Amino acid sequence: MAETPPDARRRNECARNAILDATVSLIGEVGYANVSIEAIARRAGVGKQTIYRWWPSKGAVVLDAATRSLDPVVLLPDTGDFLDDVRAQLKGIVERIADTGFGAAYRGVIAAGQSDDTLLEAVFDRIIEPNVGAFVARAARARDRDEIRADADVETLADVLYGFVEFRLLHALPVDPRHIDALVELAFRGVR
Amino acid sequence: MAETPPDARRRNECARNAILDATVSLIGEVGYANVSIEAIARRAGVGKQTIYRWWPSKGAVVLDAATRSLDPVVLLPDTGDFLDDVRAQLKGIVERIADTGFGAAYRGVIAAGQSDDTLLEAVFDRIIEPNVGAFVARAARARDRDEIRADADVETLADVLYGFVEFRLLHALPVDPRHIDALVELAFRGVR
Amino acid sequence: MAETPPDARRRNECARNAILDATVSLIGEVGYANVSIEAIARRAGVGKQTIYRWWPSKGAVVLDAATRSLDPVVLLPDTGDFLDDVRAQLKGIVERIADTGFGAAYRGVIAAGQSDDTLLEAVFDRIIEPNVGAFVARAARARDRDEIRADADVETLADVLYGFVEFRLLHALPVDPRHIDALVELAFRGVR
Amino acid sequence: MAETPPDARRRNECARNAILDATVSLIGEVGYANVSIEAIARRAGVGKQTIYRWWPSKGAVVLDAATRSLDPVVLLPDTGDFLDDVRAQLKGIVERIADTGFGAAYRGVIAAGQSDDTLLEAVFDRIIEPNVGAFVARAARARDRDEIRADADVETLADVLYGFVEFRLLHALPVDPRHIDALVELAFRGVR
DNA sequence: TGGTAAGCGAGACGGTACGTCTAGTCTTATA
DNA sequence: TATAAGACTAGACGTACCGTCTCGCTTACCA
Repeated sequence: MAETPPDARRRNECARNAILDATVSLIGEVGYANVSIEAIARRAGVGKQTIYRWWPSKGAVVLDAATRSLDPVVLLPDTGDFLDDVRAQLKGIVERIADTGFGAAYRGVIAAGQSDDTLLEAVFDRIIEPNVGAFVARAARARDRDEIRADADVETLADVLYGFVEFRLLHALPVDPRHIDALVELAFRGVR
Repeated sequence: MAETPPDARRRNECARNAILDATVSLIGEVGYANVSIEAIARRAGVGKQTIYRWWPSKGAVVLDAATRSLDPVVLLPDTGDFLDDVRAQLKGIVERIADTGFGAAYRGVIAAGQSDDTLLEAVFDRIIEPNVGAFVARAARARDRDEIRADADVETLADVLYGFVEFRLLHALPVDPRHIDALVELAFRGVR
Repeated sequence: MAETPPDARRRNECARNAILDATVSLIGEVGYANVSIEAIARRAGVGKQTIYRWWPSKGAVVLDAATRSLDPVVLLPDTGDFLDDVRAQLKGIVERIADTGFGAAYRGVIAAGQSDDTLLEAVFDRIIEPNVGAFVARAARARDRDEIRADADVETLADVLYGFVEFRLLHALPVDPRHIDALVELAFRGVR
Repeated sequence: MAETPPDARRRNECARNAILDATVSLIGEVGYANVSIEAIARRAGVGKQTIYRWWPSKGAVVLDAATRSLDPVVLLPDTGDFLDDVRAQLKGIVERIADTGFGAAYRGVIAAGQSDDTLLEAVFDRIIEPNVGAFVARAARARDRDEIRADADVETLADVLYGFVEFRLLHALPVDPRHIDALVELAFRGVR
């Protein structure tokens, strides 16, 4: 969420951190839907106005909290083996989702985005696009090196890969490395 | 949402219909997030208790409203050409999502499900599973007829197909028939 | 409350008793204000309609419950000593109020009567008037026997005596025999 | 009702007045029992929370409304004639009860007090005690001047006088100056 | 260096909706 | 036809938050 602040120079980093910390801990304790701006302010020892001054909505705070000081792009390495690299990235994403409160926050923000276009775009720009972007760039190199066919439909591939993961996440279905292997196997059949 | 009624025999069908009608029209007018139980009751000319008596949450009402008297399973025909049939089903789903308020309701219910496990399961059982089930059954026949390879990973295929559609829907990306063609082309490469 | 029933012949005495019993026990447990028709019906194992059929309001039920099978007139004996007799009656009233749930019920019914004229009249007719009536009758005899002066203002006397007791009851002030003695002493000064 | 405010300095006098005004007018229109906090808030153009923030119950609001900016002590003058002074005060009370909505409010608050000890005490402290206090003080002077006998039971006298008036008020019996004359005549017989 | 304009914690405010409770009416099935 | 049961419309209850708005206080910037 691109906060366009009244005067960012005067911003109190201390309060900002307290708010994001409180947000993270609250989501972990009661879940996204039960977190309120009031509760965040209370927990952070902060006036409500300080939150409203810098963020337009609860979703925006949560998005900031989830991605703060945390590279949302799970590295897509370049080992020379495209499929291995893709598997590595997807498994990295799966791990991040599973291990931390990030998964809960992500699900909550996607939910909130269903009735807040700006937030939905922000989620896309801050979390999805970077990953897809890295994938597309890596795919271009793979094509140059003839790891995949020249006519491979990279965009559809991206939607398939990230759609699969999000589908299972949002429907509370388990996602583990074996799912990723099966996914990559299926998606890259005939493209290799 | 399987309403487990106090005594379903005594239920007033008239009130039930008024509630579901009001729900549908309200979602169309102000969107899922801005619909309240109070507003539904007001619009339906019904006491709030009558809603709380039969449904556990707003999401459950909306799910009922979205699937009432409306087969949520888009027919997966059996023309003999498996891929054509799959394309037909997926395009049917896309149409349903695009043309009616069903898309808005579905997005809302998925969002609500992120903080309500029971609702999320109900969505799966009532909307997703029937479609996936039809796909899996059709796939079994296709395998018998050697339309697809015997070792095709049907479950992953299902997640890929429906995950792709849901991913684009939830991120407010357009989904049109050309996307479906590209998706099916990619998913069935090497499986055919 | 004079219930003018649809057809009293058909009345189920069993239900009537269950209702009045439930009312008494509920007032004892949670106080007049927290007793509801619903709770009485629940406790009595009776349909709400059965209550509404026979009584016009909660207060009427309570009044019936408080005075059922219980002579609300505390005997005003005739020992020949008027003041002694009055003291005996008043102390009897005080005892009844103090010892049983009758006090709580009476206070509740008076409270309810402040917004229900019919109930207020019923309370007067069923509880106050009989006591006052006995007092007036006894006073007449006392006058005949020259126990009190011929010009004694009996009506004001009655209001003073019963008003004093009710005042202390409604303001949760203690009322004990010594108060009664002081009251009678004061009220009959110069009348004797 | 002694409101123990969260922070009285921040209190909005404007809202306070709107609430008390609305309360007075509503009691006049529909009677104490039919006044609800919701209706007061609606009429006053105020959030319900603003009422709950400063008052613990409807009764407390009504008590404040009834006694605001209104000396609850009806002057007990000191003309030198004790009985005349008492008559003047009692007739003043009767007038106030009869002429304004104060009577309805008072009856309602007494009724509410029967299931709310705090409120009942507040009524006593704010309305009854001041009047009784003035009476007792005046009686002491009267005793000093030998207007009444030294052994007069002033406390019982007070209960008799105010009990008489309240008794007739709560039972919807008329109270007019002649009743007061008779009462005073009776109460002070033999004390003079 | 003192004035002024933010940002800050705090929390009252007008509101909306929550989920629960009860009122009083109506319907159904049983006896 | 009276009853137990309980669904129905209606609406108040008291609570939780919303987003806005002061209040004093502190903290930087600028004159």
